[in-house]
Amino acid sequence: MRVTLRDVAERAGVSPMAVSAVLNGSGSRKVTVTAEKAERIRQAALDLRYQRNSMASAFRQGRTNQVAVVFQNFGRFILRSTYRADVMNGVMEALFPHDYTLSLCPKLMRSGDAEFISDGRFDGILWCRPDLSEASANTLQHASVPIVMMHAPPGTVLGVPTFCADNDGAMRRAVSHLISLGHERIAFVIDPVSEHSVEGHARADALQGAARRAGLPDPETIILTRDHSVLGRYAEPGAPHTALVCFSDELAGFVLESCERFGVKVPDHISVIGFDSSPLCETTTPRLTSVNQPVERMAFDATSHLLSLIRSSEGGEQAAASTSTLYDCQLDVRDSTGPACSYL
Amino acid sequence: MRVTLRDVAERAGVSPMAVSAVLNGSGSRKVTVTAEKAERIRQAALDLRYQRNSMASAFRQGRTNQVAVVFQNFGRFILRSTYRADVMNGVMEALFPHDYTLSLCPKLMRSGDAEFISDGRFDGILWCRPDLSEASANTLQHASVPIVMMHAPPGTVLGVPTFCADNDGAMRRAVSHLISLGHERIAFVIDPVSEHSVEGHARADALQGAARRAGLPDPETIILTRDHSVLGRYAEPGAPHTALVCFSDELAGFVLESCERFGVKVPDHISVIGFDSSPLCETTTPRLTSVNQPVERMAFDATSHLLSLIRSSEGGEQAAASTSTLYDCQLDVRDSTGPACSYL
DNA sequence: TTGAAAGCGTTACCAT
DNA sequence: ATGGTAACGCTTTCAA
Repeated sequence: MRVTLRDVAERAGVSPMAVSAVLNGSGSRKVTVTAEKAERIRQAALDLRYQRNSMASAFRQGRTNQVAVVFQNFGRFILRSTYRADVMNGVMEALFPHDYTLSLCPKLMRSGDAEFISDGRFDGILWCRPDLSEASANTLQHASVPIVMMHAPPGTVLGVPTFCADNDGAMRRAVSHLISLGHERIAFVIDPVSEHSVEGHARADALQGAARRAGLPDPETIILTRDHSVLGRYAEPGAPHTALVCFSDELAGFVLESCERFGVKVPDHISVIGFDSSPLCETTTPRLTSVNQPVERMAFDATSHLLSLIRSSEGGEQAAASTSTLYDCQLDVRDSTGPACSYL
Repeated sequence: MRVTLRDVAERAGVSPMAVSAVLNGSGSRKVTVTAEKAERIRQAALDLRYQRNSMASAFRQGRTNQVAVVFQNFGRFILRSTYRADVMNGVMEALFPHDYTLSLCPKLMRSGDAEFISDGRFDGILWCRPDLSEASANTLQHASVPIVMMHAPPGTVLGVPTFCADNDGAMRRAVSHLISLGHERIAFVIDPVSEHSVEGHARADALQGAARRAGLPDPETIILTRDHSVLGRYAEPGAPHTALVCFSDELAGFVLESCERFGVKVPDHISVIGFDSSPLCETTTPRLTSVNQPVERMAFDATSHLLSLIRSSEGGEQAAASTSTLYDCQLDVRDSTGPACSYL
């Protein structure tokens, strides 16, 4: 049979509560046992090979010391992109020193509903799903555990702090770089999945805003499906754009590959900019100019903030006004951008 | 206040037990409620916005639907190596379809003791720490939850199934490849950390066995500390070896870098073989010949087996004799191995 | 088929 | 400073 607190208490000749206080850090009050008694208790626990029942404790205290990270695509580390690994590293760095366990929960990853976020298994949630549905936004807003979002513009969900790239600043940098190279007609390229994400819209809007401010025509948005043949036009005179700003490095990588296939020369015919400045940028041909997003630091900050929310919510404090953090994003200029094509 | 089963039961005019059966899948018995009543219950739950308390349930049932993965080095995804991501992918692939949550628990990652493995938070443990101490081996053996190990030769811990590379076969392949290139004097290179791992010893032994069987002299083991100057000798005549078999790709990568620094030409002066055949092999100069270890599949298999152990242990069955699986490892020949240097 | 009641092991509260 | 007691929310047995 399982050895319980009671057994230990009995053997040590003390009350269960004393054992709890000594062995399990004494929940709230200070330790209230003499050193001698504490030693006896510890010895008894050792003799009996006492193992605490964490579930009983978690149940009683309403705390699990677990934080869940919710990614978008079910869950697979994509070797082409370091994004997930970056996030995980930042999260672990924030959690582990405080002995919080990091969990990946399939129920939370699955599409639609965020139905299970408040079922008590997690003390807090780091929400990394930019594909926010109306339904889950609502669930997030009324959740009974602290939540922090990444990759969503401030105010996306009322009361939920966000940690997000400064898309406006990023796009201003991109546009300014392109202008300095003589570009005027720019397009935003996005994949059909990201197109529906909050950040997809945010970046499209940001690029538009930056272009307008610079006196350029409104950038067209190209939703790039499996068929990339639309890129073929950039090899010929009269192409509608001289520069493409892509939603992600991964997408930009595909664009580069397709351009090569269609005989479109980058950056001679068209300039291409990615987003994330991941290691992938160094391996493409040509090397990819990209906006640098400090993913790991964002994840670390977001998680640290989440921990502080957890602590204060346990103190019974009411949540303060939700803060949001924007991250300045530099443009890492590599070889995929160059002077605007002159013969179009 | 929290909405409990009782509240729902009250509103629906039924007993808490009925609600439990309908909403939470009815633990053991079949559903014992009429459709009409079930509907009423569901409606009541919806009205009251009932949220199950997972901790209470887990506590009661002694099941958490969580599996922990324990890595060696505290926890950081190393971008240079895809090992951790590979493991995680295999694990997720096995767990998620069955709705098991994957947890990374710092307390388990920290050095020494495996003190917390049986505290009820996890239904099973995937142990990926080759650095097995006597103490934790003992803890693992007497744990009250199912455990499965990776990267440990069969029988490393009594009763714990292992999923491991077939190091003997791998080394036989490596030696045979080297012999075909005219090599005779081989060394095994390992870092000071892995040197203490079970698999470190296993591979050293395997290489020795393979060399002996082939009639070669016993391979020396070189423990490579921070100072790689020992590699310098391979640029000069009279070097003691013509081929180095390294414990890991990462280590082999460092060896290649140091060789370049010391003017040692690979593979002209010395041949180098790595272990894992990770993407890193394609990016080194020269491209690294390496033993291919199917990490993701190993992790998948190990996790699937763990799940089956969990299921049978919940059925109250006694654990069968522990099975162990060895994985055949091909040698991926790239450019870091060549004919044995003739002028030494 | 349904309901009542008894715990699961721990911690919080309130006496002493 | 210490110990008794109750309660957390659920599931399971047992009786109806």
